[in-house]
Amino acid sequence: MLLNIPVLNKVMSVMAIKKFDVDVVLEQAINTFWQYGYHGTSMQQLLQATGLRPGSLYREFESKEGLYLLALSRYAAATITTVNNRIQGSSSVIEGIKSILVDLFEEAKAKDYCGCFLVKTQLELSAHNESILSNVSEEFAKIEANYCAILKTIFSPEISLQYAKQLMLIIFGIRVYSYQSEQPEDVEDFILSILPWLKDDSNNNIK
Amino acid sequence: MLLNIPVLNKVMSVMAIKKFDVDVVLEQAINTFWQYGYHGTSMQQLLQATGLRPGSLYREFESKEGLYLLALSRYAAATITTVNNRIQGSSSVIEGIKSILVDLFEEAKAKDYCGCFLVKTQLELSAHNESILSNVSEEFAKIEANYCAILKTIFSPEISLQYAKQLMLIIFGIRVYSYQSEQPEDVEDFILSILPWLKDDSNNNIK
DNA sequence: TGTTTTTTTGAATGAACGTTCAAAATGTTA
DNA sequence: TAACATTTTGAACGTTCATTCAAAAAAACA
Repeated sequence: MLLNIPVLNKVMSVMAIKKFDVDVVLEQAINTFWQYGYHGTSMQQLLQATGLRPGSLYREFESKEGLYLLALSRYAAATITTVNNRIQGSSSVIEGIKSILVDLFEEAKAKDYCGCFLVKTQLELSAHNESILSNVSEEFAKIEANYCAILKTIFSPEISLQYAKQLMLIIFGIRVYSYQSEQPEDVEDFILSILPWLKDDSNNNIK
Repeated sequence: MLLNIPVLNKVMSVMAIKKFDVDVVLEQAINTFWQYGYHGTSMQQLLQATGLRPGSLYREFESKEGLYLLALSRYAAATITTVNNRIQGSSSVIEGIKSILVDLFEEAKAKDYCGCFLVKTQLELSAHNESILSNVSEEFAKIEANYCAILKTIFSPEISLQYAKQLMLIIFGIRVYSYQSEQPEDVEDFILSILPWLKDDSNNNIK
């Protein structure tokens, strides 16, 4: 007789039990791929980072590409969650967005800074891997749509579409520019000069 | 008796003569690396792209990395030349910069679009290759300094520094954002809304 | 305890990687 | 033509790559 016991969103198998936690392994895979890229990461590195043996890793994720795809979508989901939490934790939408952008500059000061996993994937695999790429495009669309939805709470739909595009481009810009050592003296001033609509926090109800 | 005959910036060797043109080979190497990245390009691909045999390629460039470094600096030099030509061929500095930015969006419509070689290198090798990376940083600094010098012809030194930083960030942004299919409807409007100082072309002599 | 099912193990696989180098070819000079 | 310097050739090198799979171990039930 078979028993499927759902525990914590997972279905325990009847016989032997996995020794490793898929979530933890994915986190470790994200960090490795994020830092070294797809082609720059060897299975050896992944085995070391996750502590798994080849057989276990392949049984669970099928291939290097399979593991990468799962890691990528996990990362993208976390990105959107982070954005929304930040907005909700701020005094206003404008303040939230401003703090997200300032944080991007701050992040870059860490010595193990490695930019945005999605951007890196887009650039590295644009000529290589059709299936991974379409995922990246989808995720970017989701992120832009999410910003657009946030902006719609204080701007008109047309303005929100426009500002969301601007935001995406500026975020990409920060993600790459941040590799350079020389950052703007006053990061907030710098952001406000490029996105002037972030200034008028007084009248949030433009809509 | 030895004869060194300088021809077209090169010193012909006395005995046997190279069958290949180093400039042409570098161009081909740039295109391959640019498209597929450092780790994503195999020596096999490079041999095919250049038509060289392993021995010849290694005698000339020492290693894959050596070839990459030369290709990279060649690309960076061409970038600056292109910018300066565009500025000189325009009716004003402002018009020149505007057309450079518009062109970046246009370029992206090509189906073999592969962004900026320098940006791709920066992102792919940030955790791998110290020596290549320092070269990239240098080249970016040169490009920013070049924009700054151009801006100084119409703006104050402080403003020029500030605007050059903005320009670099926006260019990075365009380079990445362009991979996405949905581009702004009116590209020029989009650019002007982010860099409002590109509007006032009437009074170029703000300085 | 014995049976059954799943998971882990890790040595082994063939392919692809970047690189080397002795030998052949090339072209100039004497 | 003979001697010489340089370049080209391409088979071969050792390493690392992603992946496989038969055997062992683990866990739950009968």
